[in-house]
Amino acid sequence: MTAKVRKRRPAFDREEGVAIAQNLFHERGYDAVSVADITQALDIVPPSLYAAYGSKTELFERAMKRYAETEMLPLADILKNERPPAEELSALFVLATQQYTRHDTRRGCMITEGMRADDKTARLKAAALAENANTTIRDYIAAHNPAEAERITDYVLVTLRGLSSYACLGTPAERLIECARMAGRAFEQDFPAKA
Amino acid sequence: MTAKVRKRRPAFDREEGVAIAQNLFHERGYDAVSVADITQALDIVPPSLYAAYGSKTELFERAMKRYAETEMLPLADILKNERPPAEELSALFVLATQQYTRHDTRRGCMITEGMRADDKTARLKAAALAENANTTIRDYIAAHNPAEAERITDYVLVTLRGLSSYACLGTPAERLIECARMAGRAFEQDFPAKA
DNA sequence: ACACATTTATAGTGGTCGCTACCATGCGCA
DNA sequence: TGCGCATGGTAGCGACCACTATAAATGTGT
Repeated sequence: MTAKVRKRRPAFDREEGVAIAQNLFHERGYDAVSVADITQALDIVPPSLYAAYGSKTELFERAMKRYAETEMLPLADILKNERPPAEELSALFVLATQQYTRHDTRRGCMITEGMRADDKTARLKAAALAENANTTIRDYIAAHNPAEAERITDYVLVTLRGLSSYACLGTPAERLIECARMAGRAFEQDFPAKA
Repeated sequence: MTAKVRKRRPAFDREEGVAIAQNLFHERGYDAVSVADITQALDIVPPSLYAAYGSKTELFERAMKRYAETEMLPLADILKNERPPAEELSALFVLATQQYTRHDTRRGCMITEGMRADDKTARLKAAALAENANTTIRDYIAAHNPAEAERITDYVLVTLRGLSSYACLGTPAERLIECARMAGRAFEQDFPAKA
């Protein structure tokens, strides 16, 4: 009988592992990606994954943070008070839609979609990360229309979620961008023509 | 040893079973409700469920159809060409939002949320049912602005999905209704003042 | 050369998933 | 009374879930 020689592969790249997991989670969502899916994609075995990342949920959190750093819109660059707020917020809708439809398979906003996961821990982590972007938007709006900041911010977030969700469903970019433009019209009544 | 006397309960009400399953699926979504959850709620055992409904997916389909019949907005009553289309579509947003936030636990639109299930069969069944309502909306819009029907319909559906999703996340009715009103402003430019 | 920390691989754990083969019960009808 | 049959119950299927105890292989510092 041939003695089984156990070869060991070199240590795998943790950061690359996060990147691959990020793509998987973005494509299919937290619940639909199993630990086995991830370990196969990284060509490792489950104990390696748990030694490196702790748990599926923690890896998901790292993947979302990496997504926020590498792929999310630079909100500060879009909302920089150079144009009327109605224009800048409308541009935000269009740019977000372009971001949501950039890839064929990784559609929508990974973080806001994560907020609708079945796993409660994953949901909470996603909501916590989303709150960062939400605060940026809320602060920007409050600087221009403090009395109506909550209402307008709610509207922005609701619209972005609708766009993200339909991006996930496969609606083509051009059609969603038209929706983004239409949604932008709502701002005209809320911000005085002169900023 | 005491002989185990097996009592048998009377046949359970199939329609009531669908209603209970409808509530479960609406509350938590297709993937998060297990067959065990349903059988416990109906106080039956799995073989009874399969004998009565065939499979989890088929029961989900029956639950969605029941939802469509008993809880969904009567679109024909809302879009009946009595007021300008911009007003009627804006009213649709508000009425849908009220419907999405009516119950504390069963939030959002059961069918459009079902379109984002992880299970592919469930997704397809939900999308097929959603298409009925979508067609009604599309036809109404096309009757008033055929050239822009696709764009405006996309916008309506995207907005409704955003409202449904945030309803599921727990945003209070009053805040979402404000969003619905804001979203309705977009129609003013698309329909001539005189219908 | 050797000890040690790190990281991998083997081989599972207990639990839940959707689903079903098989048997027991009790009613309707002859 | 006897029998068919619809219905429910018992028990468990194989597959997958997230996760882990333990051991072998490696790189590093001395």
